[in-house]
Amino acid sequence: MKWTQYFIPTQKEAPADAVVPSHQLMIRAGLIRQVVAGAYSYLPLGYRSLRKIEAIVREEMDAAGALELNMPAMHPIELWEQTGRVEAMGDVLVRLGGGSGDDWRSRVVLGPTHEEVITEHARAFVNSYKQLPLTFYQIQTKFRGEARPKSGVLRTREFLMKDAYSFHLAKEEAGGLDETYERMYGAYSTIFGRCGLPYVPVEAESGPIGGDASHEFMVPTDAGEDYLVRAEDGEYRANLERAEVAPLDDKGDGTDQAMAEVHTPGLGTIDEVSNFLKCEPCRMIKTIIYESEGEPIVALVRGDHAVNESKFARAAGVPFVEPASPELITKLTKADVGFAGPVALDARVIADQAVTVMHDAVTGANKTDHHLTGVNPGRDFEIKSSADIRMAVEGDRAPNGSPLVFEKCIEVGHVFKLGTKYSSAMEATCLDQNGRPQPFIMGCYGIGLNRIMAAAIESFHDDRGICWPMAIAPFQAVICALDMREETVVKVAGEVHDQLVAAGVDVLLDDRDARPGFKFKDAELVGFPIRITVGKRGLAEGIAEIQNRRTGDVQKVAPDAVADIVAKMVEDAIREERT
RNA sequence: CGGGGCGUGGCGCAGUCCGGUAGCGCACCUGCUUUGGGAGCAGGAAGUCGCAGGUUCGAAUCCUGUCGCCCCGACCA
Repeated sequence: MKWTQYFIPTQKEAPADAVVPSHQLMIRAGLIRQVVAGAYSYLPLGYRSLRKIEAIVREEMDAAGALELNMPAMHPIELWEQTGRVEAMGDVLVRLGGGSGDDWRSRVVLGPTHEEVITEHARAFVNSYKQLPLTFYQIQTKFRGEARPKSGVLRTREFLMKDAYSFHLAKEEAGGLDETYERMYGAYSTIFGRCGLPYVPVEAESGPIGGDASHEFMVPTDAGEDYLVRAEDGEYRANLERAEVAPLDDKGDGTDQAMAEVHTPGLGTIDEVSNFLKCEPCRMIKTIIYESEGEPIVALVRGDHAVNESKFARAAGVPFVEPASPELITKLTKADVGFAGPVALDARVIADQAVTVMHDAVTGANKTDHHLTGVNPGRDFEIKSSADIRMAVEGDRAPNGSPLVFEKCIEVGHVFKLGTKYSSAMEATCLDQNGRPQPFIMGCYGIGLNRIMAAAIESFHDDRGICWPMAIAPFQAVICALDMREETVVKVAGEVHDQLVAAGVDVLLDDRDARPGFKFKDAELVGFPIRITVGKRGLAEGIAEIQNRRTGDVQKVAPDAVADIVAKMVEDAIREERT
């Protein structure tokens, strides 16, 4: 392919709107163009890269035994009503709307994910355990009404996703969910590895479904909006929602103060009380009242800690918790919201472990406009139940005692054991060995293809431009033909190009009539992993140059030798980049 | 949805406070020169200043409304 016949609108300057490196570079390198907030066109060069990512995903999913199909973006809203997700998704579910109430548009939504549709298909066609296990996947455009798209293609309203769904009647047994989950986990590792990403699989929060049934694949980068937490010794890692912390030591720093009531008029938040009483938030006990199925459950955490509702619900043994209504809080504490405390509180209370080692603490007094000081857990209120129910923070240690470190990251993939959530709701059943209908046990597995591309750029760029991993670079190599008016340069560059193509290298010949510096800058901006320089000066010595974009290493070789060497470099790079 | 910022050729910006009929750099077109790190000179094309009202002899500029985009936060199967 010749540059003059291709289409690469590079720009010297990035738009002021673009903030993160991948966004700036994707625009500057002519990979994408924004159409509206949260939706981008992929220009030919960008689409080439996306297609390479797609090919890798497809190969590995096929190899893992998943069957490719294609489902529509348009779904009847009835399917979403069956699983109760019209409410659950809220504004994220993109409705076509328009027209009158009985217009077909008001009954159609654009799919943000496809559990409902695929479960309908399984319900329709899969009748016997003998057909199982089954895994379907597709690579398809998703629509989500994100409140705030951001960071270029990292968070958009329309994006390309590989979503897979597996169907089983068994869990641990052969052919069960666990087996497929493991296989998908392996396929994901291979996919992100082949794409050259420094990915980290982490335990993720699985929400109301419970269990250790979810992993996310993260790529560390400042542009990300998630956090991954890992132990310094590398023995433990999880996402922020999931991260467990080791119990804190009892510093024994109490003086066994007497409990006293203080007047704190109108001061209902930790910050307000902390300022008023000149008391560090870490010396306060935060009393947060939740409810589950109408019953109040109270969480106690240190003032500078936050309740992790998933951990809390798990500790409480309930599917999920929600913040209690102000009415319930008032009824329980006999005080306005903001003055709850554990002393003499008649409710089920779970204290975070960190609270159990506090001394002389400040808490709400269960009396409007009053707090208590000198509160000592165990002495002033009984701790019937304690657990790790808070979010990890800097300074915490992993369960094995190793310090936790926090890293910003992008989620590029997620594997999830769904269980029977959707099959039960949609009455999608299958006959087991005993001829009894059982709801499918399902797994789902997603990858954001656009995010792979952006994450690769976030991970691999410098001040000059992108440094693509070989496997997903739009072109593996570029030939900079210096001085297109020189016949020998044109001739040799053309020959090198043809030999590279014959050797199976994906190469672009920069045949523009431009000055050398101009071509080099563009080559570095676009980030071709290998640059071959064919110029009058080199040819006079009988050589062409081969340069590695990442290392900058240069080899000078005879033009005839370029194709073999570069083909080998491409092969080696694809193997070595694999993480 | 709350807070903030910004809309002027493809991109980056000035001009807005103080109203007088739109300018600079990059990119683009033509010609000549130049060719190993984003060339030089000359000529040229391209913007109803986001949109709609209003004030005024006159609006990019003032007023009102509206739309869009970006950032922070809330939210995120």
